[in-house]
Amino acid sequence: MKWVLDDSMSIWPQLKKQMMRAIVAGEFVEGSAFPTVRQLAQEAGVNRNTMQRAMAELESEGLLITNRTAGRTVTGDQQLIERMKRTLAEENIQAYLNEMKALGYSFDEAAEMLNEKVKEEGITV
Amino acid sequence: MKWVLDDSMSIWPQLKKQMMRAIVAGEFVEGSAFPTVRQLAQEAGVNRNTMQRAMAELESEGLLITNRTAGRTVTGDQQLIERMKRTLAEENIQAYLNEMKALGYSFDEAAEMLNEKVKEEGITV
Amino acid sequence: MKWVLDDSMSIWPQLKKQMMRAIVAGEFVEGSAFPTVRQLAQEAGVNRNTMQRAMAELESEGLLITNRTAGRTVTGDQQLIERMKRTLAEENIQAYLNEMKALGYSFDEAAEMLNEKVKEEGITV
Amino acid sequence: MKWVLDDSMSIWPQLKKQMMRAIVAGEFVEGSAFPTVRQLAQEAGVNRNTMQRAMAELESEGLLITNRTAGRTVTGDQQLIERMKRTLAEENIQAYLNEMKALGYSFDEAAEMLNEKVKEEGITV
DNA sequence: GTGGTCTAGACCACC
DNA sequence: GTGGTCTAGACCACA
Repeated sequence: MKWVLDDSMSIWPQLKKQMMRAIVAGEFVEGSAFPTVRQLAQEAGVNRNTMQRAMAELESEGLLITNRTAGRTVTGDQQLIERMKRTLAEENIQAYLNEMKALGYSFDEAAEMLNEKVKEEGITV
Repeated sequence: MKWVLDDSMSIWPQLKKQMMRAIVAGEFVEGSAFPTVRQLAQEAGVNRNTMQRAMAELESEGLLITNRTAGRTVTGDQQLIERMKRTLAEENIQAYLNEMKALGYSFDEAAEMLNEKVKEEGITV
Repeated sequence: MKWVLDDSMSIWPQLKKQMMRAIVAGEFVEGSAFPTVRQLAQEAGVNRNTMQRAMAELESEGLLITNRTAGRTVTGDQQLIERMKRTLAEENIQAYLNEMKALGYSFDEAAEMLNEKVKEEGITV
Repeated sequence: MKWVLDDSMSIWPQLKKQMMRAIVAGEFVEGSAFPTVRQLAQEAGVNRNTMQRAMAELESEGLLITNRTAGRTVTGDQQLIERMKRTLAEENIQAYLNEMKALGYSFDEAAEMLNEKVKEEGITV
């Protein structure tokens, strides 16, 4: 995983968010092993407790399963993952539209600007 | 103004952001008076020092002007406001696309999902 | 509050449980201030972080409200408290019956034994 | 046997408790053979050492007897079993009443609520 | 003063 | 080796 941490908010929600994204994006095979707390903590340059807190949250949302002596695994419930992915996407869309509205753009304008941006990117990439 | 504050990070950046949005959205006539720190602090249920800091930031970006005698006014520099609005919109668009990409969607999918959403909203609203 | 801690399980769930019981038992006026983390931690002879974790759980269940700079208050939602109290009582009843059943008593026997016990107590007290 | 294990505390006391309940509930004929460590460990999905420890405890309380040649048997001391059953039941009753008291119910209310529950169950079952 | 977070270091039970 | 917990001590933002 790639870790990007900024000081705009606490570390552990950022860790949580990034792991959640990695899981729903399919970077881990469902039902298979998830890296250990110690590994990820070192990788992210963070204390073990901090990483543990983030992982505990993911567990309480059902994305991770803890086997006390054998590490953690990603949930095998593919529907849960899919649902989570949809939810995150929806939140994202809403956030974008609300933000643009607050700046004074209509929803149509917001969509139009995005479409243009994507078209540009499509050419350059 | 409507104030939405959450505990997850410092207060003053949130205040700053919301006032900035209000200004670029045209909620204040350019060159006209801006509410006092006291008023806004009370409105937002926030300490005056906190609001003070947020407004100082807006001032340093040129959106607010302090006239020693007449309190603060919104800048009359229409171009500055327009440029700022554009910048914020661009950041928004980038943030949206990056987030969707992190979730595993392509830019095209991200745009498509947004268009769908806007179409829905258009019908229901 | 009176604190009773044993090592049969982690400390923080015990702290949580005891505070929850105190709240539903009406030991705190709804909507009024709740003791600070530091106070309760000292009282219970426990590290501040440990107490904080327990209180965070109560907050996530809605029993406590956190005002970042002004301490915590007990929820003013009396219905929530009442509902919580009922739930805890139900769990208790179920636990008792299941346990007795596992020992080989019928539900009727379990109830009968309890009634006798209460009658005794009534006399002695 | 049916095994119910949770992570919140050590495994072996849970195993001990559940085997003890099974014995006093009469699931094993007194004086007859008791399953082997291997069997039970596998059944419960637990390490053999863990199950070993739980059984050693039962032995030290006299409920299980080890015959060097014939494996373990349940004690033939009917009185011991009866006494143990009674003790466990008493503990249960006390625990129930104390818990309900901590929630703010009187002993009479606690008994009344239980009677109601048993009456319900009696009808539905 | 309040709550929140983070770190470093220790100990535990289980395998 | 794994995850879980606890402590002590530090720093932060806010009022």
